[in-house]
Amino acid sequence: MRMESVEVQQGAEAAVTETETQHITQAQIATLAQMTMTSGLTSGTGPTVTLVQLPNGQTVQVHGVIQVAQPSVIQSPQIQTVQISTIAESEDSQESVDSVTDSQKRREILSRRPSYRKILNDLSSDAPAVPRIEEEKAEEDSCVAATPSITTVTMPTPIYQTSSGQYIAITQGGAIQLANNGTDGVQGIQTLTMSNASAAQQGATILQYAQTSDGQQILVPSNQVVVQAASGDMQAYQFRTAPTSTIAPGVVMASSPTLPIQGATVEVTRKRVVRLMKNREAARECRRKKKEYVKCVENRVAILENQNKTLIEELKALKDLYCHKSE
DNA sequence: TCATGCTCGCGTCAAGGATG
DNA sequence: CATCCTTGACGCGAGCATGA
Repeated sequence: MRMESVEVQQGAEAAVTETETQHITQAQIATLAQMTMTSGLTSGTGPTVTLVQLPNGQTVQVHGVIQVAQPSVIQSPQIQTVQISTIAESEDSQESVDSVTDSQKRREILSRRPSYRKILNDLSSDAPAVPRIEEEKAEEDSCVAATPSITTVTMPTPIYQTSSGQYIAITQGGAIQLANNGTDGVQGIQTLTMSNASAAQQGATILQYAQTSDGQQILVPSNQVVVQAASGDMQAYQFRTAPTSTIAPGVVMASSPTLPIQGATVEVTRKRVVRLMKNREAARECRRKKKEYVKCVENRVAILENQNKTLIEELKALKDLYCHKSE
């Protein structure tokens, strides 16, 4: 399922909530009861008697598995639901106040929805079947659907050969060594000394400032290593995510030895590069979270659909039993 | 084989929320 | 209020399927 359809479903639910509040008919109560039954299954308590009040004041006893109302499967943020009901309730009250508060409420309704982490955590607080997204932990295996576990592999001393025949070695200290491959073997080793090369805490430093022996300055993310360096006027370094991560590689930046940038311009450029790199990582993380969120919601829908089916069958069986007894 | 359409992932920008 | 984080939107390229 693509994300678009999920959003459509959420929008559809909001619309349903509004109409429900406005015109509740007896048939809709039955429908609501059925919806309520769906979410009440996991509570595990026995059959109860629920009183449903009809619009005309009449109360109906509903026997069986109907439980206290619980949030729906695909849940729009709680604020939205509440606000929609409030709008519907206040419709027949003072209209002048409405015109003022309406715009406010509508603005709030249209406001940005909470992050996927927040939504998933809200879902998980309602239903233990939905896993919580931890703050910084790897969340790959947290979904209901079994995802393959990721094994952390540590490379001893990675050595890469560039397309131009240049060797690049990442030392234990985090320094990058460039070696030109001459005809008579490895020549002219250049060491890129990292300003933060010790970096014992992985992931603490997002970016490392590296300086080549010939005065070039490049920015190296702490969790990435250089895998390719092209020769020519522009020397482009390609970085690949360190072996412990599964993130895809990407070209990060290029440094031009022929264009030395000075002072404020360097600072501005550096800030921009840092920002772009952080945002790149953030976008990647956001997409991953989005995918996980969609997967979890899909799983939850599947589970609840199954439960719904079971309950419908159970209700049918009970009805049959009741009819046969009364005959 | 080639053109076309679709899907997916990526990088970037911009807007708005969160935080200190 | 400044800064950082999060995410929707957009454009782009790669990979794949399909039909001419």
